[in-house]
Amino acid sequence: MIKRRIKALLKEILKSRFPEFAELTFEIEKPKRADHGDFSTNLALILQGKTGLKAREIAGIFLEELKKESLFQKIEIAGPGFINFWINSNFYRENLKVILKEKEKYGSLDIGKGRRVHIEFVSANPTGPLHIGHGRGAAYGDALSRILKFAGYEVFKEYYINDRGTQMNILGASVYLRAKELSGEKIAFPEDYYQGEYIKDIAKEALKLYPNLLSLEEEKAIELCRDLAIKMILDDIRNDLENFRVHYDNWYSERSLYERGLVEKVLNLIKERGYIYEKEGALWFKSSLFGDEKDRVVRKASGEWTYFASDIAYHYEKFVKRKYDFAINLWGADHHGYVARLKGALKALDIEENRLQVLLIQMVNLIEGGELKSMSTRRGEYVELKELIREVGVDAVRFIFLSRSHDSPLDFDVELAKKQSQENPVYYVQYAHARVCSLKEKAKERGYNLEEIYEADLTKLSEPEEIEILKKLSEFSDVIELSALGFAPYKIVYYLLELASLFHEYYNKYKIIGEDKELSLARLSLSEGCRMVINNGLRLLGVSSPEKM
RNA sequence: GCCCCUGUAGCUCAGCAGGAUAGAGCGCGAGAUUCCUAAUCUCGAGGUCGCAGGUUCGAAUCCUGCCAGGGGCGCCA
Repeated sequence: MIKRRIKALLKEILKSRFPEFAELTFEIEKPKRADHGDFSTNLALILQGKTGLKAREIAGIFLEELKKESLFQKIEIAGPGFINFWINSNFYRENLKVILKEKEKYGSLDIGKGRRVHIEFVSANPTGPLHIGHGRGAAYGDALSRILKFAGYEVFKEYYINDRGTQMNILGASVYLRAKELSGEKIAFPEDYYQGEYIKDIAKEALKLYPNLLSLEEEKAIELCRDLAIKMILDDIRNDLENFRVHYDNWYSERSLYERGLVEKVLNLIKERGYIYEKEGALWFKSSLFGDEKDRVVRKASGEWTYFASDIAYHYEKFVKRKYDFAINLWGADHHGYVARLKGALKALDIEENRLQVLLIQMVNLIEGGELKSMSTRRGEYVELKELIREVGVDAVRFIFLSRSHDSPLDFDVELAKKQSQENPVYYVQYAHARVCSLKEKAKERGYNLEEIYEADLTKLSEPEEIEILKKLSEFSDVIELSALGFAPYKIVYYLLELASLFHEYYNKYKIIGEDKELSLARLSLSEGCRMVINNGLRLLGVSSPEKM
């Protein structure tokens, strides 16, 4: 927030004094050391290389122009030519008033300018329950959606259901075989079929729903089993996600692409452009022309369309028919080989490839008792998301999943996550929130009118820790911006930990509610500001803000 | 072999659109509660930023090569 203001001021001067470099990019940063000011810029150092003037000389020019700004308490030229700024602390006090006024809107931005963003995440095949890897994608996609919305984008969340294709047929056949087995038939269950116990539950249900299932023609029976399995598994997935506080705007069926003939239509478009050819009975897309390492099959010799073909049609629709400005896909890192071919297809359709952002989510390693657990849906070996949530709780699971960038692998230590203690960071942040709530209760008991908090005389806040907290609060919107532009919810996680830490220190050192009523009100006001910002941050992560702990 | 991600304190990780003397949490050691929630706080020990070059006034950050770990290279999804 202040950063943007300083940058704007500097740009103005740049425009008038160095018009040829009006578009120069430079940094406003928060120095590590306090004696380098609240903010500093390398502007003069960068300009030095471009103009041949000495950096400190250039800095002097800016200094003259900035002197009169009331935002600054002091400006200094330091070292090789840094300009260091000290902000007038009244500015920070004013900002607290802004927080108290804007409440849950504080920190929101309009950098999205209402642009429409489509975000697709999880999209797990309905072949089995969600496991913890899906959970990471779910938490990430949901938090990112909330953050982008807060930053001024119009966000649409979608789950793409792969409800046709080879895997679905294997799923149907798996259920059918289990149904046979249940009715006493001796069967051999192939290795590449779905092994999980849930298949038997679905088989049981199938026999209940269709008592004559086994006397039907096999193809028909498998189809019934398949559709029932998809429905039951999808219900389970939907249920898990709801419990995980993840809600979609739409669930999109792959099958519907075919029912509307869209796949054929879009592939024809590509064919008309000459990028489709036939070889060995299959249809190939010339993705190698668009940066992929080789060409890819869109329709197998068997006549069946590949998953890739559906995806081309789906994305064509996202951009051309549904007209989203951007689309974000969250995929497991094991799909990375897929990115080039999909982007290639977009290029072939004259769709700007940067409108699609694919975020690859790295693996989750589940650690239990120091042991690494491996997972495979096919083998029926995995830790289910619902199990993890039941053991650990939604707040802790989400917080931990969101504490890393999507491209870092994540070690999830179940025992640590379950601990309701200092080792578990989520409670550290929540505890700060609960503490403020408790303070307000205490104040009420002592006869304070809580409305007065909003009118407090903030000049009473002058302890270094108080100024420190005020500064931190003013950084919130900068964090939102970084988090939104970098698709990085973890930046909010770190910010909240820092803010909570400052508040806990402050709370331990100073009496918030004391003898001096004016001072107490000012401190309550500061505490309430912390609470609101923590609440806003946690809400963006989809983590609750408890009033009592 | 090729492609992507990762390598920073004992452990888990920030910092990486170059910037001034490398940070946090956990763990470890020592302490704090007659007082607003101790799920808190204070102090301490702990580092060749994987290795080697290069670019630069300046590199944990950018480039190249190498090493190590993970993932991917199907008419699978």
